[in-house]
Amino acid sequence: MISGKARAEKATADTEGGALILALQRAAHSTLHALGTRLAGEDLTASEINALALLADGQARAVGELASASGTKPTTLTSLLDRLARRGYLVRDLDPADRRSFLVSLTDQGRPVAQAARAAMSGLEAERLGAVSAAELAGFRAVVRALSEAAES
Amino acid sequence: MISGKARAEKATADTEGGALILALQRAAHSTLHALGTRLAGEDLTASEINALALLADGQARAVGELASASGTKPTTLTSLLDRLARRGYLVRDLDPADRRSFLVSLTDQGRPVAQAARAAMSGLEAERLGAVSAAELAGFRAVVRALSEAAES
DNA sequence: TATTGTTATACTCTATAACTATA
DNA sequence: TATAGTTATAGAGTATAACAATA
Repeated sequence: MISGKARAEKATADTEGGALILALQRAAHSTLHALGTRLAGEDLTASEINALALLADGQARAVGELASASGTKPTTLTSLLDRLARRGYLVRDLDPADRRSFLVSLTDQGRPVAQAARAAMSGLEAERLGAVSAAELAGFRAVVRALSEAAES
Repeated sequence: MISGKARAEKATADTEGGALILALQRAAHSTLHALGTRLAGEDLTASEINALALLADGQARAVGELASASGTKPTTLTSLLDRLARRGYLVRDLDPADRRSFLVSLTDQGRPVAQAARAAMSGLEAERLGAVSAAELAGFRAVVRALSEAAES
C-alpha cells in the first residue's frame, strides 16, 4: 500500500518533470542579472564577469580550459578575451610546454577587477543564501555536479 | 580552539566564495547544450526550448509572464515568439481582460513539440539525477529558489 | 500618467567551417 | 593525422530608447 506522502511525491514528479531544469535556468539568469547590476561601474558583460571570476584565483589557464570551465567553446572566447586584453585586464602567453596553446592570465590591472567580480559572486551568495542550511547547500552542489556531467558526444 | 574540520571548512569558504554561482552557470550551460542535442531533430534554440517547455502545460501566458518565468525581457521574446508563431507552434491573442496584453498559447501543431521539449528536460533529469537523493533534490530546490529572488530594482 | 508589448538599433553570445601553427 | 586556437561568417540573445495602444 502506498502512503499518502509517497503518492503526493509521485504526483509531483509526474506533473513537474523538467521543473528542476527550468528553475536552474531561472536562477542562472537571475544571478547573472544581479551580478551585472552589482558591477555596473565596471562595464562588464555576464560572460566577461564569468571569465574574470574564473581567473580570479591568479592561476593561468589555457583557452580550452577556460572554455570548458565556463561551458562555452574556444571560438566563443576569442572575441571576449580580445576585448579584455585590449582593456589591459589579461594577456595571452604561449604555453612553453605546448606551443599551440595560449595561457591566459590576469595583469596587475585586471587582477582587482577579477577579484571584484569574484567578490560580487561571494556577496550575492552571502546575501541570498543566508537562510539556507549547510545540508541544503551540499544537496545543491550534488545536483549541480550531476547535471554538469560531460555531454554524450 | 578550532578543530581541524572547522578550519578546513573555513578555508574552503574563503577560497571558494563564488564557486556556487560558477557551478550554477556551468550546469545551466551543460543542460542547455544537452537539451539541444536531444532535440536536434526539432531545430530549436535553447531559448525556444525553454519557452516551449514553459508553455507545455497548455496554459496561456502573457508575454510579460513568459519573460519573467524565463528570466528575460519582453523585448527579447518578441523575435523568438515571432519565429515560433511563423512556424505555427503558437499564437498571440489579445487578452480580453487587458487589451494591452497578448496571451501566448500553443497550437495543436506546437503542443507536441512543446511536450517533446518538456519530456527532454524530464528525461535529462532522470538520466543525470538517478543517483541523487530526495534530500539533495530538496536542498537544490531551496538554493535555487533563494538565488532566484527578485532582483533589487 | 503608467503599463504592455513592439520596433529600431546596437552589441554580445554562440556555433560551424576553414585555416595556421604545432604536436 | 590530430589538436589548440583564431578568423570569417551568420544567426540568435540581450538591453535601451522610442513608440503605439490601452488602462
